[in-house]
Amino acid sequence: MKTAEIEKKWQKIWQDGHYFEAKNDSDKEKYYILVEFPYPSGSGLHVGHVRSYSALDAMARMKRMQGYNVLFPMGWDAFGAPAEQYAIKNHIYPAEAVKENIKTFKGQIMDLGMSFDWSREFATTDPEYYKWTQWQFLQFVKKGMAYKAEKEINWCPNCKTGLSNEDAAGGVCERCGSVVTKKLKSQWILKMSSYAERLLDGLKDTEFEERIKLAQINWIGKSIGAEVDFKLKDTEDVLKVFTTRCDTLFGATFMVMSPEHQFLTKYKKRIKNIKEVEAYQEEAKLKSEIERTDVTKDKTGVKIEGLVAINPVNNQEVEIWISDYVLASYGTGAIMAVPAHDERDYAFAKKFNIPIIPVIEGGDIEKEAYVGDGLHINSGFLDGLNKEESINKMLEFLAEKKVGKKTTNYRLQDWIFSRQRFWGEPIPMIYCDDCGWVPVPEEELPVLLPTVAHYEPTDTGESPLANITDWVNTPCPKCGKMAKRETDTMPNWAGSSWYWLRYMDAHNDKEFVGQDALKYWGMVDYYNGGMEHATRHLLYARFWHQFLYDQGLVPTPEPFKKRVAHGMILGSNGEKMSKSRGNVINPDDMVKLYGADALRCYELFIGDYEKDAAWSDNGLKGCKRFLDRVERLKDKLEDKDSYTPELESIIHKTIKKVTNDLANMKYNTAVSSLMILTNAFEEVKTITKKDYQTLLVLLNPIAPHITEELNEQIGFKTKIVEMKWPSYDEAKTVSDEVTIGVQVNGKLRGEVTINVSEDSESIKAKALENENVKRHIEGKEIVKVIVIQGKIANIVVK
RNA sequence: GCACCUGUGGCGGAAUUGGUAGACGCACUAGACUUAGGAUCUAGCGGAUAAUUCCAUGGGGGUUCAAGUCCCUUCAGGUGCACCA
Repeated sequence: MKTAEIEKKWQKIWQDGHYFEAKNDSDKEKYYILVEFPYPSGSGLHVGHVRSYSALDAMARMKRMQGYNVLFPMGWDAFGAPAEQYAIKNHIYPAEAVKENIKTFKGQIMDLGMSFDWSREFATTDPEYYKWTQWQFLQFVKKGMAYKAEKEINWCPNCKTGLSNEDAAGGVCERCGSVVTKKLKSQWILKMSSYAERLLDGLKDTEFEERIKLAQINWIGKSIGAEVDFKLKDTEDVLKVFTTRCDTLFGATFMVMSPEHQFLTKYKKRIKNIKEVEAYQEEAKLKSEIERTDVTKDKTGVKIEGLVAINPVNNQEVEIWISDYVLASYGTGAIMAVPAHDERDYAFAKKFNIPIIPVIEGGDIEKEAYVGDGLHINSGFLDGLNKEESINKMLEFLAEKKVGKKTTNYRLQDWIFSRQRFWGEPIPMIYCDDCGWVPVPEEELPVLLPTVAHYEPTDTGESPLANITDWVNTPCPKCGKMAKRETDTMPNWAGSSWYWLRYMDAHNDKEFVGQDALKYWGMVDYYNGGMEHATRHLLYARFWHQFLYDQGLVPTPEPFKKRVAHGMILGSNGEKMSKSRGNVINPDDMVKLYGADALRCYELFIGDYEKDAAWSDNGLKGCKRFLDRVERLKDKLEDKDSYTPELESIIHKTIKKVTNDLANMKYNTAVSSLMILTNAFEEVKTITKKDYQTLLVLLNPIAPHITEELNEQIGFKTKIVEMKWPSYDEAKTVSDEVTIGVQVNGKLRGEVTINVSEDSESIKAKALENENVKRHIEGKEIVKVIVIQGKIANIVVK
């Protein structure tokens, strides 16, 4: 039979036998393996998808054989701008385009023989699914965790559309390359920043890869410092600043407000050079993100004439400036500047000739800001103290005088939840002139996305939904008066913020997930996804889940126990695969040429799973060759139900290695150990059926079709998918005899073969008898002999 | 700029966590079987050397009986964040 026929045959058997459908009422121990659901793009499955699916599939298949009730689901993340753009470009209705693409993707995945539980499949665009996305949004609203506020959005003046931060990466529109500007819009926002500490703290309860934890920690950006009040001279107000270096307060020679600071409006009349200030504000607004955050550019700013602050530690007057290097969105939107000990403040002071007062010994203020530690000077009651002591003492002082306190700041901001787009979940809110924002009653969910003639972005920056008047106009659920629906939709991060929960109970039409299912499945045991989702998606998902936990809707605070990330598959030239580079490999072609098993095997063998790897056709051929060699072994079978004695040790060793490697994502060495076993089988005259079947079972998670077929061909009735995972005997994983190296002064001079139970005295004796060793120790004094059991002997001579 | 990761044959990569560096695969070389081979099999394959032996895990130093692995330093590449006070 041909490879393709064998693969089709077994795929049908698995499908018809419902082998991979997880049971919600099982007595078995559960194991939940999740791989990020794909966005079904028009270009079809990528070999990168095949890598992670093969990896997690191998794990799922082994875990099932080990007796676990494995949940290994798959679905589609189908809302979002890319789907919309694909639809616009190809003149297909988005829902149709999504349907088509899902069909292609699913067919491709099926051809690979992945053991997904298709009975739980759904797309985020299914009304049965987004009904519950909307319902959960309403829970946020109910708890005051969602609010509407004016926020600046990225605006492309050419495409006349709002862009997400991702679409406006680098301050340039992803589609047309125009420079992105800002536009003020009223938006729904989720209070994610209030969960910053929890998101940080919750990492303790996870086993994420270190690099992923680190990415999360950096993104959350916790910073402990102090808030200090500077009196604004001749007013009742104080200018609040955040600083991590309150020990340098004596060195603050000026203040800087962000261009958006509210005092600039409030004290407009007192500012003598208001024209100049307003011109600067205007300039800052027009500047693109790219210009504003360019670190290499010169500092700019304007001194505010007419406003003066008072330093609370010495009551000295401090001038106030406005500059765009201070961000409105972080801290209090204003800083105290200590040019002697901060690089940015130093650059600013140098440029505008502002005095620089050193308050810590060390460095040379003529050359640069000194940011290190040292003894304080010019600092009154802090003189002679180091940084840490000074911070503590200053905090005491500030608290006592009631002019400041210890504060923590986070870089993590609230989640802007509105998109002025058609292809997303409608936000289920209604605006009534009398009642304000009113949630759509839960029993009226889902708010369906209407069928429209035009879904292209509009000139005004409104969602295309705004034009559908008979959809927009609706009675207020509270008072019955005519009101208007929210026309913005949710970001595509919304649907992916709870999808793993839905898999637990995918067809529940009463609740988002049943409580029994939640309790049984608990946390996802293994969650695999790309490194590009290590911050945003993972943070959104954890935040969403923590919120649900606080409402008593889910049983655990954290959703994922373990998060791992796969490396990218690059083109054979080592560059990222792309059409323009012409280095794209289509998995379908590879399946046709070499079969699904060979492709799966190769993608696992290609290298360290966590690292990027370059594609090689020859590598794939090598794996195909390996599978062919496994097949040819069936010609030397002996009908025996025991292991061949001389193979026993290597078989036990391999079982151990493959079991551990598959559980620890060390796929490349799992494959290589199976190649080693195959080599060993080839070297002996005959192998028993038991030897062979063990190889087939171990290889099955990697190459499921051919192994099932061979197992059947040699006469076994029980399918591998119904079998138990082989066990190994630790005692048999070590051979009786081992060859160890003998070194003289750390250099290898010979080898001796010893019995595992042999004591060091006997090994030592053997080592000293070795001819070559003798030559090297001749005429020298033996200082000592080190024997490491089963590993090495080292003779130290003088 | 800061943080993190990675540097091992012609290539992808192993190395039980301090114990025989280069497993396994690819590519390559020679041979066998063949009408044929882009099939299969056998042997070889880091560098130098006739052998013995020496040199080799980006470079330099150190700890140790022993270092790819630990420490210091330096170089190169990658990723993330980027005026976060």
